[in-house]
Formats: sequence, structure tokens, C-alpha cells
Amino acid sequence: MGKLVTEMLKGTLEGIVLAILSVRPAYGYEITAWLRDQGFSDIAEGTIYALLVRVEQRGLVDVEKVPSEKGPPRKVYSLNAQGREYLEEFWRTWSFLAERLEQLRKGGKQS
Amino acid sequence: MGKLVTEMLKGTLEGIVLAILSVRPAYGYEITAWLRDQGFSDIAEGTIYALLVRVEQRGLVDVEKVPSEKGPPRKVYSLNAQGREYLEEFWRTWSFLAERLEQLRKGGKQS
DNA sequence: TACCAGTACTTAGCAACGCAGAATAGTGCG
DNA sequence: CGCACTATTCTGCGTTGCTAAGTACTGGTA
Repeated sequence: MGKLVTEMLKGTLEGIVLAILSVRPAYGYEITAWLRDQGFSDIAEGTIYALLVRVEQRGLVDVEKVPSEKGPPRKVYSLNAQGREYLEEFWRTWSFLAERLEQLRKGGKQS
Repeated sequence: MGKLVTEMLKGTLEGIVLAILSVRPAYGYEITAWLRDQGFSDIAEGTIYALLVRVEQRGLVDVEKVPSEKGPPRKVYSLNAQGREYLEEFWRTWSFLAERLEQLRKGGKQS
């Protein structure tokens, strides 16, 4: 898509990735491919990897190196307890923002 | 609120302000006060002003200087045709993102 | 053997955005 | 005169996603 999505992803992409990991563990390459499949067509490879490093350093995920048959070993990330707490907080913040936005959208329609 | 909101506002705050201006013209100080009232308790003064300068330079809004009884003249911004088009695009992008997020939230709940 | 595509991760430099904090300017009130 | 409120501007900073390139491992093909 365009620049608009890129800017909107700042702050939400992290939550998106953590939400994915809350369903089941996954590794960077896999997450990138899945996101592209879901319509985030120009998510940059490096973006996801950098994000994963960040959330790992903040202690929100656990990592396990798993050998791959098709290339270098995968770094499989899984959401830990702290990560789940953080994800809760993310959803609360998202809800807050989404509510205001929806109200604004309604308000603008009538005029 | 916290750091989470700050990051999420990147990319959405612009749309929020344009949406406000789509209802009626307004000036920076007024917009800041209104947002704080709506729960964006720690929106920085300077943030709104900088944003307004940006959208003006991109030709999305028209500006008119209006004298104030209580201080320096106000810069009253109003959304123009190009701005309305841009706002439409913003809403489309927002919808796209909001849909994926809601799906992820549902998906995460079951596990 | 040499090469290439696919898988998988890393790194360096860049641009955009919101925030912190201070400065400037105008009005009215004690 | 000083202070609070109104109203805008500016500099420097941290975070985030993107671009672009590089590394590493496997399997298939010419």
C-alpha cells in the first residue's frame, strides 16, 4: 500500500506481531510471509526482524533456535507471561484509539 | 496515557486532526484543548502545531489569520478539497488496519 | 563442478513522527 | 508590576519502519 499504512504501522505493528505470537510460536521469515499474505504487501523483511529483536530485549518473548531443513536455523519466538500482559495493555490502548476514531468518522459523515 | 499511545498516534494523529477540521475550521490551541478533553491527556502542544504546518505545506488545508480578544492572532485552518480526498484515503487505510487488528484480537481470544 | 533460487537472519543509514522544553507575544486581573 | 491564560514557534531527541546490502545454508540444474 502506501506511506499512510507505513506511518500507521508505527506503534501497531508490534502489537500485531505479539498477537500472532499469542496464537502460536513463530519465526521471522514465517511472520513476514504471513503478513504479506494478509494484505500487508510491502512489509519489509528487516522490519520484522528488528522488531523481534526489540521485543526480545524487552523480555516479552522467549526464543529458541530450531534447525531448518531448508536454510539457516530458525529463531522461533513465543510470547511469555510478560508479553501477554503487555499485549493486554496494547489491546486496551488500541480500543481507546479505535473508539475515538470511529466517533470522529461518524461525526464527519453528517456534515 | 503512556508510550503505547504515543507510538500509535504516529500516523493516526494526522487523520484525527483532519477529521476534526472536516467538521468545522479550528485553530491549534483549540484542537489541542479538545483532544485533551477527549482523553488524549498528554498530547504535546508543539505536536499539533507542527502537524498543522505539515498539512498546510502539503496543501490539505487553507489558513486564515483571525484576531483574538485574548492573545495573539489565531491561525484558523479549514479542510479544502484536496484535504477531503486525503481524508477519504486515510479512512480507507484505517479501515484496512482496523479490520486486520480486530481479526487478530478474535483469533487470539480462543487460545 | 558452478551457479542459482529459495530459505532465514543481520546490519547500517535514512526519513517521518510525536515529545520535551523553552522562547515569544498578546490580553486582562490582582 | 507580576501573574495567569491564550496562542504560536523552534530546537533537539528517541522510537519506528524502510531501503539496501550482506551472510549463511540447502537443493536442483546445466
